[in-house]
Amino acid sequence: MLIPAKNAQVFKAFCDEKRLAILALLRDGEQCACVLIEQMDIGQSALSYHMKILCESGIVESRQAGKWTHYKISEQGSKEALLLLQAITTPNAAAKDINCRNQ
Amino acid sequence: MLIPAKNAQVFKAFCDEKRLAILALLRDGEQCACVLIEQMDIGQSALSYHMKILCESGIVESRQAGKWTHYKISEQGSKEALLLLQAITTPNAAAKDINCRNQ
DNA sequence: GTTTCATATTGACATTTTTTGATTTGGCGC
DNA sequence: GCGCCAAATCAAAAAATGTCAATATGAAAC
Repeated sequence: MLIPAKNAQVFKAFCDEKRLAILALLRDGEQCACVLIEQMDIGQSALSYHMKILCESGIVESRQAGKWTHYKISEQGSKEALLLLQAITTPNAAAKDINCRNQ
Repeated sequence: MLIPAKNAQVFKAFCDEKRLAILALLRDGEQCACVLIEQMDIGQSALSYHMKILCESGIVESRQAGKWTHYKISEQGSKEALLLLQAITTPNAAAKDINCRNQ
């Protein structure tokens, strides 16, 4: 529930413009790396770098088909990220309104 | 719905361990900066830096009371982030399963 | 007004992330 | 086996982010 390092990793997927753009493309369904490169105006190794981060976050999953790699949004990973975000931003049951003696 | 720069800013709140730790403290209710500093083992100006990012993301709101600043998790901002995350990870209605001729 | 205290801001530096180009790996067809 | 192609990895450079110490701001107490 609160392992900062692991949790931060999940949200690395969303805190970078390029990765959000990649995710936007993946919303149209599974895409091959070659398609992402041409749509994104990005170098081959830069794409590979971002795909690694997206996969490590659990938001994207990859599938190998011969020499091609296909990527898609992970339903499971997305669901978990949503729950995590909810957990992070929901006040504790016993939360006090004010915790500081200075007003 | 898809303005990458603005959206990335929201998730900056969650992609850093220290900011997640701060949010964890704020789950217990509104906290004054002085409390956060002593709980976090972090310098005063570093805390101020992180609080600025948290506020700019919309996830945290601040309240001035005399010379003290109090911070709390924004209900509205959290709700919006949740909806945004959902939008980002939900496939388009017309999404095809495979978009690449190579398998 | 002056002093004091809490926080914000600044600028220099350290660390981390991202990009780039070169090289490597691994699958496929020959 | 060899050559070809897609993608991953590496090493170095570039860019962005985070930290620290010093200074500035702004509210309160005097």
